[in-house]
Amino acid sequence: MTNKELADLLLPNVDSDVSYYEEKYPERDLPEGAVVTRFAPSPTGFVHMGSLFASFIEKKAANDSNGVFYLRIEDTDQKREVENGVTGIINDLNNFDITIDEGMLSETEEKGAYGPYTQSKRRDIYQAYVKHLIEEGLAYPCFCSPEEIEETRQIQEKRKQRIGYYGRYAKCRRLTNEEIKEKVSNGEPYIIRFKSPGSFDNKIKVHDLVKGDIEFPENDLDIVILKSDGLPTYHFAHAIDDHLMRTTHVIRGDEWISSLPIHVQLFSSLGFKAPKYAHLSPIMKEEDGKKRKLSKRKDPEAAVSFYHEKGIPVPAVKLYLMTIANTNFEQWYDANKEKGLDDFKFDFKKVSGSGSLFDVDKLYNISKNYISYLKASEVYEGTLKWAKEYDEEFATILERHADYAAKLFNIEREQKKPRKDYSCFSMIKSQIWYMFDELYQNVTDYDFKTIQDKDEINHILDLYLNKYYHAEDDKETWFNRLKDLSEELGYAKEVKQYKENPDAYKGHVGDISMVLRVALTSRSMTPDLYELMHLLGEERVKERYLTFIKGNSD
RNA sequence: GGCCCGUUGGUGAAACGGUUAACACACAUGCCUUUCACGCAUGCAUUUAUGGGUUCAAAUCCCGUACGGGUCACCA
Repeated sequence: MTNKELADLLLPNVDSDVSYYEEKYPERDLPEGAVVTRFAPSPTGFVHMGSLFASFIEKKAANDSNGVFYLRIEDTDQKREVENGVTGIINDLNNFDITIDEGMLSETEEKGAYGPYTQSKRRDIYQAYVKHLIEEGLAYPCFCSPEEIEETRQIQEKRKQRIGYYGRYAKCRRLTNEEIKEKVSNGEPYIIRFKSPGSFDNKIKVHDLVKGDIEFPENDLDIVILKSDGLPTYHFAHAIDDHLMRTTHVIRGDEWISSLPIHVQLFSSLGFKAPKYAHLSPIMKEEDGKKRKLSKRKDPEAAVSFYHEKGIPVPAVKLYLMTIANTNFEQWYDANKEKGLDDFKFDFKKVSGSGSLFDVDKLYNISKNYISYLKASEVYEGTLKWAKEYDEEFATILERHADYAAKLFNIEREQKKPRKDYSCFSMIKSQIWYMFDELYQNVTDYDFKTIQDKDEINHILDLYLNKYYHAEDDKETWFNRLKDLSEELGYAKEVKQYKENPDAYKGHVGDISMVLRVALTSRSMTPDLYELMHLLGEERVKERYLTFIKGNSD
């Protein structure tokens, strides 16, 4: 019985003429140096920070070179499948503004000429190549049961030998075609294994774009390529898909690095040109003084939705991702403030080979800087968008006072040194709520600093309202009146004066304006007081002070 | 256990055989300031996990050790 007959026996309904696919999915017509990358997740629900990081780099590398970035769904493990898993992935990607050139657009729709982009729909393709391999004598059926495999594993462990299906442990490799035929006709179940031509004693060198040259023993494992459900394993699907989809750069997590000998062998046995590989180190997290991989289960910040909930602007997250992706980015960005992420050329050589710690502080800092350079209207939009999803009450208020809110956001903004106090949209409410009567009315708690005495506070406010408060004042006059008020009450007009001779005064202007600030807003930290008063308007300022004095008199 | 990879300050990290071991975040102190924030100034690794070796010269090259990570499925 020939290999051809064997192949027909094993896969009777498959056409093994693989040249059909080679022609159907030709070499891409792209400019010189164009990079084709892909994001290839399993549809298990949502995207992990590490995957987002990878997809971000994949897209960047493709864009920089006028190449192609596509989304392929790796759903060959039907046990792990999750309802609407693809939708979840696409949503997360959309939230981060990572758009694809090709691939899956929803659970069922896709675009691009190299599809299908869902592996479960490519069964025929994989089987054609498997059949081809069988004909070539490079693959064979294996009838070993899971129990048998487990048994040899234990034997190998006992003998302190390498574990796996190889060499003399690869029983089914030695079956003759006639023996196979008999087993098949007896209805024995089987899977298909690749017949590895390698030897463990040979050393091979593989170049990785981020890790450099890595030396491995050559693969000699007869790995499974077609499972009993007729779907391929990851390794085989990777070889077929990335070849047929003409991927030039495979960018993935470095948990794959040890499979590299299998992959390069598969590509060469199949007669394919291997893609370039870039293995990314995992993003780490520190816990109890130890580094560990950021975990989807334990770390909320591992879920990509976390940033959406926090209201960290997407460009800020991208900026942060780029600082850990390319170590020279931060300095470049610092020197090229007016340019954007798109102007920066991603470089594989500048990817750190070791896992970087996820630094939330730094992310917030980048976000804070980013927000400080936004226009007031953009801050308004961003906050509103966030609130609509996570805080309806606040959203309603923002919409009701749209103009007012925009003016509020404009305080100390759009100047050479803008205020930097909003690190994310979800925190904004806690910093400005007192400017909205709807929220201010429930205040019970005032955060006074230096002057605590009730009578003194009331006295200051009373005098201010009756003598020094003039709503129409410009900022300079307003502040001068504050100084006069201070003087009248026995406080220093200038902080310097006070510091030079603290015993001569009860305090200084700063203390006085603190009282005015807190009585008006309840908070000791606010944007510029003059601006706030101006925004609130005479009526509300007076009303708030009067109400405060009344409440403070009991 | 086998096989791979990694280890520079609190963090991200630069430096690819010759620098006072950059820069950014964080932290601390001071200045400025009506608060906070901003900004400015200063401080923060006598030394690159560790022990050897090569060299006139090592964070950089080689070997060992320790620690951390990954992987060894009909999961990806």
